[in-house]
Amino acid sequence: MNYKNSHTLILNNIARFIDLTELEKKKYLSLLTEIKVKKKAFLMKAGDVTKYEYFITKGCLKVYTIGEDGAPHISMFAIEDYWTGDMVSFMTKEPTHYFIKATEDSELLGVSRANYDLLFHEIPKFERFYRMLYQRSLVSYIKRSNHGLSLTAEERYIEFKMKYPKVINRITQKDLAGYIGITPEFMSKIITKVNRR
Amino acid sequence: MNYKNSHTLILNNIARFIDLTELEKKKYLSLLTEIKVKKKAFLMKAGDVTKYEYFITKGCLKVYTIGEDGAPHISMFAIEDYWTGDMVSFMTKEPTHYFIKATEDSELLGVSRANYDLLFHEIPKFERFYRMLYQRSLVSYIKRSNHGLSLTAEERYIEFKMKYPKVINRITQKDLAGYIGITPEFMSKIITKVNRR
DNA sequence: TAAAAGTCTTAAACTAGTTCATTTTTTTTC
DNA sequence: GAAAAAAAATGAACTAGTTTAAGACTTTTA
Repeated sequence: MNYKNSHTLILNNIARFIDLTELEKKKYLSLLTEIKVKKKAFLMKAGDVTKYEYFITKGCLKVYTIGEDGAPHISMFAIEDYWTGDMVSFMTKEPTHYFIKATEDSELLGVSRANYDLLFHEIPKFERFYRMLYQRSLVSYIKRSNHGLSLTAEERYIEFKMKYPKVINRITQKDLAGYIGITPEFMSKIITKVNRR
Repeated sequence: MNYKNSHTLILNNIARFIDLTELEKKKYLSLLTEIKVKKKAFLMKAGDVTKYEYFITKGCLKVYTIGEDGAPHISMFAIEDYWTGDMVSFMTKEPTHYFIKATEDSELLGVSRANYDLLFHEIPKFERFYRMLYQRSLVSYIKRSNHGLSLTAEERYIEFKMKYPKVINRITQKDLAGYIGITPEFMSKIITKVNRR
């Protein structure tokens, strides 16, 4: 079968964990919603109840909360082939605490809550897919949160640079500071220092 | 049916997400291994390849890594009705980076890797159970890591006290410092300060 | 039950990271 | 392509948390 780029991307993503028949692929694709977000536009704002889980097929988005002091804390940058959204709001139907903003013109595929539930019913293999997806995310969160605490900001920066070379030159230094957990001023100092070497 | 305490505890834990028939309960219990650990003994040491995922039926354990500087970083305290272990090592069969040490005489039920795989085959409902368990853990990790960064050590202490009142008086101040991510000395100052109010 | 080992407290000197204010550089927009 | 807006750099004064060291209190073990 011939699929369009975005569909090939998401099917390959799923094929990491489960094999689907042609019929199942078709069925699955029929449950997806195509979404476009212009640069600087919001995919989600704190207070919204999230309608979708998103898979990014093009572009770059930042996922963040606003702390009590008003400072943004960025929890992830998401580019092509990443899943994003707010699982808590999606699951509980409570309003989200997150903002998701496109930092480039972006295209996504969304799975609505109704279709998510339907999916497990129609193609039970997806229980396995999500079990494994969540398992993996959990592992990387655990690693990140353990790691994060014991490293200095400079070490966290160097690590980020190594780990996400594709991401680092698509985001601002200010947003990177929001991710690393420091002020933009200190981020600037660190970068100057590290690059001087 | 009449089950022993530890079995009732784990069955109730599972019943949060899926319903099992009597036959399935029996089958499931037959896949578990009973484990006892004395206070100060290790359930797991960095370098080991983890053989089990654990459910605690009695006692208290601390899960931690040793940072490059030699300082322990505690990632969780686990008491009765908690699941613990190292998912990464369990899944990948790579050596773990974790230490798990009993801080009280403890009793656990273990699911071996072979039985974990068997479980999905014999009782496919367990895909759902683990999907939901991981989903939940993910949510609390995300919350914790977002939250953690934006709060001061004092705020993190107050929060821990509110959230885990059962745990706080079963652990030492030093271990609590290792969890909050500060030195024992500074932990002491904070506690003195907060309790003076 | 005494001694050893570990935990907690206090305090002074220190450091990683913040805050605020100003200037320069880059990006956006009309 | 000029003006406006946003991002980045730099520096000085400040603060949360660390380090080191020493004494008091508790728990463990022989």
